[in-house]
Amino acid sequence: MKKLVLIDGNSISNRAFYALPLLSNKQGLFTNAVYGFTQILLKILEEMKPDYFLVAFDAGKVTFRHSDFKEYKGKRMKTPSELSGQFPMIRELLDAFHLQHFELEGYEADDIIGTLSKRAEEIGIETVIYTGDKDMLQLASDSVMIYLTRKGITEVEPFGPKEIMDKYGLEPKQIIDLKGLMGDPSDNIPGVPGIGEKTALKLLHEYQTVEGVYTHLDQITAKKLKENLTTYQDQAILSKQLATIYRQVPIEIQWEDLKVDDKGYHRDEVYQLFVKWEFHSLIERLGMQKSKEEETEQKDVLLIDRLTEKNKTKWEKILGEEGPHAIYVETIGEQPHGRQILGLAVTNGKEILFINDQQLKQWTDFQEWLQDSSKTKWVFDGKRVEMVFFWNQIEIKGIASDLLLGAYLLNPQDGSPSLAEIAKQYHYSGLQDDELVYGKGAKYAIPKETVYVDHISRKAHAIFALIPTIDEKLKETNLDRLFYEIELPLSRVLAKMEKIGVRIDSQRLKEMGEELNQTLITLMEEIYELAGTEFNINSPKQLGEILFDKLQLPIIKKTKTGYSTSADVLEKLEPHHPIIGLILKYRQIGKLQSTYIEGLLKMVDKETQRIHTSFNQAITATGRLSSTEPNLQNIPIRLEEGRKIRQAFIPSYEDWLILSSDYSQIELRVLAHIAEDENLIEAFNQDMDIHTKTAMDVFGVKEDEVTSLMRRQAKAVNFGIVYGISDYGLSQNLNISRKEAAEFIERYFSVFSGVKTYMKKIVEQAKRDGYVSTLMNRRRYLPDIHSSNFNIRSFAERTAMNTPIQGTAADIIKIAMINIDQEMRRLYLKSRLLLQVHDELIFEVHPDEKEMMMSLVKNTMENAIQLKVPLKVDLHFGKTWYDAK
DNA sequence: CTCTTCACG
DNA sequence: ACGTACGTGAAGAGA
Repeated sequence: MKKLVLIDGNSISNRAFYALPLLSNKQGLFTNAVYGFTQILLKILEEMKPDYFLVAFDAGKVTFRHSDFKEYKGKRMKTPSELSGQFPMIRELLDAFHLQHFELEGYEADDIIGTLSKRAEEIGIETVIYTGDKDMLQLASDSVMIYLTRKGITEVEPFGPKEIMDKYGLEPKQIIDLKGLMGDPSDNIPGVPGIGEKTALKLLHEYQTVEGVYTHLDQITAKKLKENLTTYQDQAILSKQLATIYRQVPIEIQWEDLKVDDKGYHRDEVYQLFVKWEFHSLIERLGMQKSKEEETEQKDVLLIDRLTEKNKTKWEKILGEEGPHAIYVETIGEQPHGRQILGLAVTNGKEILFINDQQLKQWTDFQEWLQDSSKTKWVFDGKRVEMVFFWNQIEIKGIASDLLLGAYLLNPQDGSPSLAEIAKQYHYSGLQDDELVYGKGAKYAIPKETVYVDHISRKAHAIFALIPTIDEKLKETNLDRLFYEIELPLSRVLAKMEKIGVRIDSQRLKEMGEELNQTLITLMEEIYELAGTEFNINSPKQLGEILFDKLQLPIIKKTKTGYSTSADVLEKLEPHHPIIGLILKYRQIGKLQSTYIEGLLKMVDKETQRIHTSFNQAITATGRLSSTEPNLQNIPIRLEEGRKIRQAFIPSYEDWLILSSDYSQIELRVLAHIAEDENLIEAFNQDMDIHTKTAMDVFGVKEDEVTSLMRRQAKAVNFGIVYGISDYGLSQNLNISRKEAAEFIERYFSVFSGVKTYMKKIVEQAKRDGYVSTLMNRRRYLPDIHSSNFNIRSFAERTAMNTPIQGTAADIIKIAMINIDQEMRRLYLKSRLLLQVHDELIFEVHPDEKEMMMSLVKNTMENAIQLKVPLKVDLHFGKTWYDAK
């Protein structure tokens, strides 16, 4: 006997959706229902081995049942968007499996299934129905079995007439009567009030059907029950009708169409989908590997040439060809500014050429090709390539695409991914992790030549293969302009800044270091004296023991490993013991000494006598830059002692000046623009002091009545707003109660109602789309926004509020940097951009160009983008970075 | 290698 | 009730 399997698509998808946590792939696409559905599907195919197969879906919002009863399914919750978005994916899945799915306007899945199972019955085909809906039990017969989902997703319970009789004492047909009496709240079928499953079963065991119950109404003794049955007779009849599955749906479908392909599913199509949805465990379960085409493709390309006199001409010809070439340069070591070249590979996608360091330096034609901007190059981390070549007196031009930057824009959450990670994510196989090839940290070593030649060549090929994919995805997500017009040109500006570096007055740093050392020794002695013992002040563990065990000071806060000794805790302890002040001072000076004096001195380049930081353009989730080895974006400024470090940052030449230009309140201005808050816009249009203005509005006072405390608190509220406000965070910051903090926020929102609306809107948007964006379309995915964990979800909500603000500010200064660089080149200025510190640019300026730079920098920064409020830039010149204030 | 602390915007 | 402000990088301690 042939076997037909029918699946209630909506019911099973719903089941899977609610049984599994809200999984999503890296693109923020929700996949849990699809995943669960796939699991059930695989199980069915494996265990049932059906000859015919179909998944039925509900179609349209109105079915014939609505003409009988317009409230039908009225109270049912709207399908959440996280689920509805997965229905097309499930259809895609079925298509890939070459399995039929069907829906018909005006009918529900039940009716389609009812109709097909009836037809199957008539021609002697055995049917199995999968659903979570008990109503379907009415279809059971000698040749129709219903499999009801139970707990979990793949666990089912089979029901035939016998099982239904055992469980309910009813014939399958009577299920309809059962529903008629008890109703079904989920479908908004009313039934008879006061009758639940127990009573309904009792009545049906006695009188068989709804009609039977009414014929024998006089025999019912329970007064209330009889009364209800009488009052709601019409409703009971109607409910029975609604619960009846219609088995005459006009379906024009041939059995032939429902046949399960004996050749099985199309492995490649299924594999592609699983990869896209990141169903790694399923890929493994099905023992799927890449398709044959993919494998052969990758074998074909591994034609690696080593440069020889013989093939030089051939390669000169290949390099002269139209079209892009991918190049990859490997340096020895792990520093971002590695200088020693291990080797280089270049490819046109078909053949690969490996060149060693010596060959690179001797092959002048190749160097000319590198310099030729009309010869387009594809790279991974172009800034690094440019830097490596720079240290080796080689120039590169014509970088047309950068895999690192593209992958970063597609998924900034991942932070600077390695080439191997990107390859893996976008399904290019055959590239090993650098760590496996070279080792990491202390284990770093150069492997045999054949090994690294192969590895470097594969990297070049991976770049060539992946850039078209990335490029397409950038276009799909509207990130292409951000990529080509901002990130790619910016990487060249950053390279220039890194090459120049900053001149350091090492002598000055050393002097300061000696002074600090003296202070540290004195402090240390005094601390030991007061503690009555010597210990390592730098160890939070030992310090905690001294303060809280030995000296019995009150414990303010604990960390997971012990007592907290952080500055905010120590500040609260200061009145309790004189040792606290000394420890705070010791910490402060110690930080300056280790991180800033010693740390910076170590980073002064022996060759150039300057510090060349490395800007990471592909690490932050918001679009900001970061700076490493050393970090020049966190040089002290808040406390005078630390600020003096900046005296060691000097211009390259005598008489030159340092220029610091910073955006005033850029984040709040961005907020005013995107929130379209009238009050905030007005305040900036009138160029008011924004914290004072906030204090006036929040405390309801006149300008001259704003005290310094009020302004300080208002400032903290403004910060809180930008970070994604929470009463708890604000209370911590201001050292006030949560209730007071909540009141501040409430008052703020009542005056800046546009901001309030924005905050609400952006969180909703994040929930709907799975991501938030900046003005320049920069995206950040926030899968945690759906977390059932309060903390994780709240974090994502604050991130949703903060990212468009911080990210747009980052977009703006990036545009300003590109434009300033362009202007300075146009005017052949000698002055140079040195550093970027998020809302501030640092230049060194030739004395003759002081006036010119003043207007150029100010104008370009202020006009980088047009907002609903003006952008404002403050400029400061000085002989050192310290003096530019 | 993780944790804590602290420097910046 | 839940207990974090947003985004980074570096140093030192202690496993």
